[in-house]
Amino acid sequence: MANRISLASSGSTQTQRGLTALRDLILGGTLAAGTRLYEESLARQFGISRTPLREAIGMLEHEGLLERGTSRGHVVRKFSIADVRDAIELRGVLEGTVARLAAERGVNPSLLDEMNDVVVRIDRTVFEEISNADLDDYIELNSQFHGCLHRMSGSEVLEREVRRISTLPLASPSAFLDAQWSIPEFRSSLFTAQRHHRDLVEAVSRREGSRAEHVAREHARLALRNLEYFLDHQKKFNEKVPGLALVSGN
Amino acid sequence: MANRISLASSGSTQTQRGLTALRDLILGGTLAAGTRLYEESLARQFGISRTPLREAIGMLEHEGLLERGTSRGHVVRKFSIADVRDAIELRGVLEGTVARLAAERGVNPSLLDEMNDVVVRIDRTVFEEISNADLDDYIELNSQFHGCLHRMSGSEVLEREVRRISTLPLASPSAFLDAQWSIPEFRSSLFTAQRHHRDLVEAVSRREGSRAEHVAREHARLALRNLEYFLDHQKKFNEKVPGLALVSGN
DNA sequence: GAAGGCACTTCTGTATACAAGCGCCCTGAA
DNA sequence: TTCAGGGCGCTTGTATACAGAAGTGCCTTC
Repeated sequence: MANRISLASSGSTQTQRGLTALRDLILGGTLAAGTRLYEESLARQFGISRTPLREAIGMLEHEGLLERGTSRGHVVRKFSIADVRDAIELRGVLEGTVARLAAERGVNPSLLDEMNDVVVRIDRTVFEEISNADLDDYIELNSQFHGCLHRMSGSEVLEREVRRISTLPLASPSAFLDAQWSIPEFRSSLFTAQRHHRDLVEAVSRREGSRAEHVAREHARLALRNLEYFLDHQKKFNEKVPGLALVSGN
Repeated sequence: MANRISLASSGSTQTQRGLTALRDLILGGTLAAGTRLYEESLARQFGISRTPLREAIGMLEHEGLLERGTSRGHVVRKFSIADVRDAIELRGVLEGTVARLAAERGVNPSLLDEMNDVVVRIDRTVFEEISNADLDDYIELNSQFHGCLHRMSGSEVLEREVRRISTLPLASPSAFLDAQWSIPEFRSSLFTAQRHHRDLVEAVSRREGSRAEHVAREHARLALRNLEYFLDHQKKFNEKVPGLALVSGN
């Protein structure tokens, strides 16, 4: 039992443990894109048996991080820049649809209040107290906003799918926040994002479906612009953007 | 070995066999919405062991036909009318996105030729020779058209997701074809659908992205109208519309 | 020297055994 | 009569063993 990975507390079942351990290995870049997975050695490495490991592999396949090899086995999925661009565009489309339907069908006012509240808190904790503004606070508030957005349509089917797409490694609403935060050139895009947040809530509450849809799309495209910057200018952001190691430079 | 279901030839692996057998049981209504699944008895019924059955269950969970029970086990998912409506709307959104991106980015001309060809063949085999028009031919041609549509954007990510949504039981482009075919009131919607097919190809080839997007959305909404008719007027269409048994009458 | 075939290794698919957890039922007491 | 506690059975989670298939390397033959 020499080189087990320490993952004692990462879940109640062995499958959960295997899932998070494997996902971490992939997103962290330890298992590079294109690497073939061998069940037995991985199971031994995680200290679990092949059965739950296979289950975890199946889950990650559906999550989109793995794909079946040509003949047998599984392989870490490789993302081209075009793939990531499309995934971000897709998230924009889905968030836009959620927002449009929310505007058309009407939204529980308390949810709108909650979103307004988050927007105000972003202003206060992030922009007014710039000196001791905290990245973790911003990540938390941002994910709260997108959580509300995803619930907005009141449709489980929609919510399920938009969440699903948001788990694709680089399509997530928070994928680039760390980088946006720490690179001066990108601080300004935080202001644009906040403008979008306000406009989105306003459009939905005024029942302006088309506007809400397109604001949400444009909001997602901010991430796209960041992605292109990182890939164009330098390759040393792998630590700041989880999953970036999976993107091949085509 | 008394009451095995005969499924000897439905796949190369036991998992495949279990998958199709279980899916058939669900879509056919034998396993009603809300039914809890018991692994051992199902495995015995299918003549396979629990291991591949569990894998099949996992797949159907991701496909959206099953969900995890509150404490343990899996349960056949229940779809409300609103769920189905949202799934159809979602398919329209995704097919619309594929079409828009195809228009914006340009499409391999041979694919457009192929689609035009399918449209012409639908005209010939379905509308000109009405006497011996064949439903199976139409289903085949229609699914060919949608297959082309799904490939249109040239993006694997998009194609994957639009296909995924199209497998939801009642969101599929061919879910209502049987009923449309055999109920006189709905024959006319076949003409509308064909109009949409033509407009879609035209819009994409002229690079009219927004038009392509909205034609595709409206095309999907034809299915929505059919759904509402069936649920309003009568409940005896369960054999004509696979999966309809899963929809609860809320 | 090259190509084809055979044997061996290795990995995955599947079956099965075992253990632990959850719920249900039964019993006893208030 | 009702509620609480304990035990039992059923079901799922997990480990492991086995078999079959795919890839690999060596040997033989042309």
